[in-house]
Amino acid sequence: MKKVSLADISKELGVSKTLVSFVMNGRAKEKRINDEVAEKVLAKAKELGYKADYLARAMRTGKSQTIGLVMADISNTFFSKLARSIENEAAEHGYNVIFGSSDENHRKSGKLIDVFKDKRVDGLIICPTIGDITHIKKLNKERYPYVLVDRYFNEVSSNHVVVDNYNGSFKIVEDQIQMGRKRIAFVNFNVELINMTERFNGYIDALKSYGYKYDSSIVKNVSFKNIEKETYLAMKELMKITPKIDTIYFSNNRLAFLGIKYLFENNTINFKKLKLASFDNYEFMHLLQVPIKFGVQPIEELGKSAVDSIMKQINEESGGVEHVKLPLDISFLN
Amino acid sequence: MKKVSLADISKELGVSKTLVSFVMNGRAKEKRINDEVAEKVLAKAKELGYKADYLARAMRTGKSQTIGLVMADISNTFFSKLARSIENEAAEHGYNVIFGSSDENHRKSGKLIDVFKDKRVDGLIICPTIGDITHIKKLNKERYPYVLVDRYFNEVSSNHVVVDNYNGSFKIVEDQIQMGRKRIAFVNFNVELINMTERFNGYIDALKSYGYKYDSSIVKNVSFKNIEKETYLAMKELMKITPKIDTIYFSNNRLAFLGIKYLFENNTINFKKLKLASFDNYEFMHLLQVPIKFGVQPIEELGKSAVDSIMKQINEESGGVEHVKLPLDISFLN
DNA sequence: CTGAAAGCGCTTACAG
DNA sequence: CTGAAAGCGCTTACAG
Repeated sequence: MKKVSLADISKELGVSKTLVSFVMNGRAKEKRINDEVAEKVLAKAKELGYKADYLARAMRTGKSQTIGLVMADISNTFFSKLARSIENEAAEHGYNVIFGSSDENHRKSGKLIDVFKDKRVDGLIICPTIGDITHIKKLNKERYPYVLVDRYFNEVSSNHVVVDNYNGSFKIVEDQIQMGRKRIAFVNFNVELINMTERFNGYIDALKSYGYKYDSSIVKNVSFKNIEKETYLAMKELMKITPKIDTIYFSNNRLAFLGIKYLFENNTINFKKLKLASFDNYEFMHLLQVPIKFGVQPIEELGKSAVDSIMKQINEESGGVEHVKLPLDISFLN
Repeated sequence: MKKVSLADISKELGVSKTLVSFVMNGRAKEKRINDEVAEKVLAKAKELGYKADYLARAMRTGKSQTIGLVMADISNTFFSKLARSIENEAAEHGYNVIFGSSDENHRKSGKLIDVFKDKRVDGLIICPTIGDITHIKKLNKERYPYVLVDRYFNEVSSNHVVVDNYNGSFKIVEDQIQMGRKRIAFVNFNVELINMTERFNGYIDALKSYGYKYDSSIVKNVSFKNIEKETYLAMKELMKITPKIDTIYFSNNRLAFLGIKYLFENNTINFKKLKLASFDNYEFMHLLQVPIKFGVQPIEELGKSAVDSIMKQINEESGGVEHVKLPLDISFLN
């Protein structure tokens, strides 16, 4: 079962490779090739089980029909769902996805970007981390098709698709305030990622607009690297001043998981007095015996929009820089 | 910033492309190329920022340095963790991973396999589903490098890396029996996948070896497609005969999640009387206010072994068909 | 030790 | 309407 090439067909039929190539690429009409000839070619191709060699075509055209996906960590539920959505949407366009995880390390993401470019992906979907700004600038300069997802940088222009973190966070805090909470603690990451800072800004502004003062002693920031240890520490400190707070608001589901785990393991907490909220959700929240309010990120839309944006760029239908901001689903607040 | 090719270097240096190619591929010694010449080539390559064109090389050598990963659903926590492990291990070998989800549909997996082969992946890692046996046979015939992971088929020879489902399941049930449980219900998938049937066999044999009779009325099988609805139904039926059972054993974490969700939503359950067990774990289990025993699948090892197996095949160091069976971690039973 | 040349399988500008 | 030929950027068998 040897590979069938264009040459095989052209030889058997006594026509040129050019003609066969045109027919196989559906350009028979455009090139005004005789219908009978075209049909003969198609029939022979089918008979021999011809399939264009992907690598040869990719090499010639420079198109690989593959998208490179750079994310923080595919094993994280948010990203794996995002990856799935991207995979589905890419498939709709006849594209495949090659992926890699950066672990929030810009050296890794830089390397992934380089490798994927080497492999000639037609476009990149990147969930950038701190320090990736250099790589983004480079992509801009090279006019390499890419779109950022979940995060972007104020300092550099980029196509990006994100969630409306500011307003989502604002509404969650507002909801808590409207339910009568007066002291809302906030557990966030200590990083300069725009999605996290926006959630913080939403938190602050919601407080302000209801006349509450921002109290830095009930805001805790933990690092990515030591997330487990530091979240525990943050919770411990918050528990010490527990009469001062009536709500804990987590800026993402991972922090919520760890924070709540801490509370359960040290179960002297009265959940009638201490309420919980989280920016986004996670399956476990549906299992808690304790009420929690949360937003739901439009992950599927996020992935779909990102692919659509990259496709527009690849097909050169893009009308300049594109920013998409999707609303947080806050139906679980009511 | 045009692309630099072998020809550019050879022209500038007045040597042949052959020589440059040999040097760049580290074959200078082997080809006994003059040290000075080799160094000059390397220096010039560095100066010009030369990088071998991936597609041209892949086309010529037939090697793409890419692995195709076909799994059921990347958004599922088990698979996303597996994907991460595979990604890491592949990177160690200088390989990238292109992935796709089959949704337990053999038409989809067949298509993914074809597309990935088209893209000339050097090997496939497949989590096969029912009906994939045809595709496996074809791969065998073509001698295409692949390894099955998590599941395999008794009917066809294959390289595969799986968990010891039988013994893991046996031990979990044994543990329950030793803790005095007498009526252990089992919630499983209604499919012919070997991992699921082995878990069932372990369940039955554990019962038998302790002198208990198998009672089909307390074994429930649900489908992949309607998992949510059917698990709820199964739980409902089990709850009706609740005095007849003192334990519910779920054959995987997804079923456990849904089953426990049902129990919580209908919270008339006395968890002093009804105990819970699951074949594998999920983060939420660490948050339950109710005790549950579970095994832990060696996901990382699973991915690592799968990549190692495929690498051996690619590098033709494979000594025939390879079967790996990894033990379930049952430390959470004690 | 080194080079000229063929070839992988396509696509496409050019010619008629 | 159709074809001969060049070329994408490599690798490698062959020759000297």
